[in-house]
Formats: sequence, C-alpha cells, structure tokens
Amino acid sequence: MPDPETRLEELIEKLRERNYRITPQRMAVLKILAISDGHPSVEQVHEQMKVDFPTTSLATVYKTVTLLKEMGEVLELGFGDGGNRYDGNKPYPHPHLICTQCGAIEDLEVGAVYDIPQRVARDTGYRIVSHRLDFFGVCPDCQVAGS
Amino acid sequence: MPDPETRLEELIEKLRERNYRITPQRMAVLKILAISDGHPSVEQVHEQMKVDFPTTSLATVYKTVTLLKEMGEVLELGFGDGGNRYDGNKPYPHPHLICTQCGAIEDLEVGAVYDIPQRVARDTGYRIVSHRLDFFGVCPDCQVAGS
DNA sequence: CTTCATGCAAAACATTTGCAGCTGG
DNA sequence: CCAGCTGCAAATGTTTTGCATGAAG
Repeated sequence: MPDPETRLEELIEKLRERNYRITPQRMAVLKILAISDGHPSVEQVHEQMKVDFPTTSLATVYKTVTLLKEMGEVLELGFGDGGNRYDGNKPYPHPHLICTQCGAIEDLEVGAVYDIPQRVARDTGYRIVSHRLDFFGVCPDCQVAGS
Repeated sequence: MPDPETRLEELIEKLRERNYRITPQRMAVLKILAISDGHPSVEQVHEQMKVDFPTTSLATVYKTVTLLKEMGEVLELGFGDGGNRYDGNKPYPHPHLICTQCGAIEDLEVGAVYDIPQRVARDTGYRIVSHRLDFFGVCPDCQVAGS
C-alpha cells in the first residue's frame, strides 16, 4: 500500500484538475479510501464518515465513488452477493485472495499470475483490457480456528 | 461442451436421486441449461421457456436455478452489472473470456492458467476452495468491425 | 392423497435518479 | 454569485419470499 497521505493528495489533485469541487464530504470519502487497505464497501465508508459528518447521505457516497470509478481512480470489486467493495489505492485490476470464513480480502502477491493477461491475449487473439483474478478459500488463521 | 442429451439425463438423475420432483417447468430449465453454451441469464432462460410454457413465472426459474446451484450442478457467474449468467455444463470454476463489445462469454482453454489455484494455495497458505478467472477484452471479430 | 412445486404479488436488497436548497470557489 | 453538490425520497432492477392453488408421485 502506498503512503496514505500521498495517495490522498493525489486524489485531491485529480479532482482539482478536472474542476470538481473539494467538499468536506468528498474529502472524507477520499480519506477513507486512501487510508483503508481492507477494500471497504460503500456502506462501510458511509459508517466511517458519520463520525465526522453525521448527516451524510448514502447517495453522496455512491456519487463520489462512482465519480472516482469513472476517473479510473478506484477499483470496483463486485462479488455477486451484493455490496461491492472498493480499492482506492490500487485502482488497476489485480488479483485478490478472499477468505470465505472471515470475509477478509487481501491483495495477492504471487509472481506466477502477473503475466497471465498477456498470455491470454497472445493465445486467443483478444485485446485484453481488464481482468478479474480472485481466489476464494480459508485463510491460515481461520484454518486453525476452524479445526 | 459435453453431449447435451447426456448432460440433461445426468441432471434429471441428480434431481431424482434427491427426491426432487421432475416437473415440466424444471425439465424445460434443465434442457435449456444443458443445451446452451452461451452462459444464459435467468431472464434468457425464462424467455426461451415461454415458447413451450407461456405461463411460467420468473420466480420458478430462479428457484430451479438456485436449487441446481445448491446441488453444485450449475456455476453462477456474477458480473457486478446485474443479471447473473449460468453454466450448466461445466459447474466447476473455470476461466472465461468476455467480449466487452458484443457481450459474448466463452470458456477459456489456455493451459497456462490451469495450475494457478494450486500455486496460489502453496504460496499463501490458504486452502483454496474456489476461484474466478475472467478476462475482459475485445474479441477478434469486434476488433475488425470496430476499426 | 399428501407433499412439494408453481405462480402471483409483495418484499428485500443495492444502487440510481430527480429535485429543492445549499455552498464552494 | 451560480454551477455544481448534498440530502432526501422515490424509482429502478434483480433476486427472494409468503402464500394459496395445483399437480407429481
């Protein structure tokens, strides 16, 4: 994860460049996305925001997240079960490891998967523009707790 | 894709084993799932069913698909955009290639990806139980048409 | 016959949208 | 100032659920 401070500055700058207003609510959403490494949901961002801005509406969070998504500054992770998750630190496709027991979502750092998209492009003739590489399983902690 | 006839028989047998009733509506859903290689949505299954059973409700299709999913006989593919797709022929996780232009979803047959889950398990300590390997891009046909 | 499945309508969700009023720059 | 943002509420689209009727075995 990059330095949260730096990432926050970066996001603010991107908004400014495109002449979007820096409102307190937007600042709060950006900050939470820049600080989090746990791939928060809109609901979770909203919850955290309420500490400082109790009147914030869920719609505003959705609007800001959608804006960032369109700007390519946030990665949306949908898992059919409703409640998408967001990554504001690494807004490009990358592999994830999801624990089906405790729900943790972590980035997967395994060399073997990095060149897969290129291989697929070469072998299929597709121009690959994005991908989703997600692995579901039981993390070491939950394996111990479970057995 | 396996022989549709065979797969249909197989699905019927699985239902019978578990003492689920073989109704005309269920037969129709099974048949469509066994015949299709295009990863149909519930909506599409419903549309196709209406040819033979015009009074079928969407709820019934959902119930049958959910049942098959619980039995592990159908693979659900959710893409955040709503409208999940289903594969009744290869109900186990496998990689897909999705054309973002024409919407086609095809199975990906590339050796390089098959051993990935095992590698991930070895390198992370997770017990991997499932995965999602999806590649989004523009298929050769659409590349020609587009440029 | 008895139990389970169907079909309808209503509910349950996450997400989007319309709009009046507020506010950042 | 005033374009664009917020917050509320209503709308949307997909999937689920409750329940009375109907049909499989």
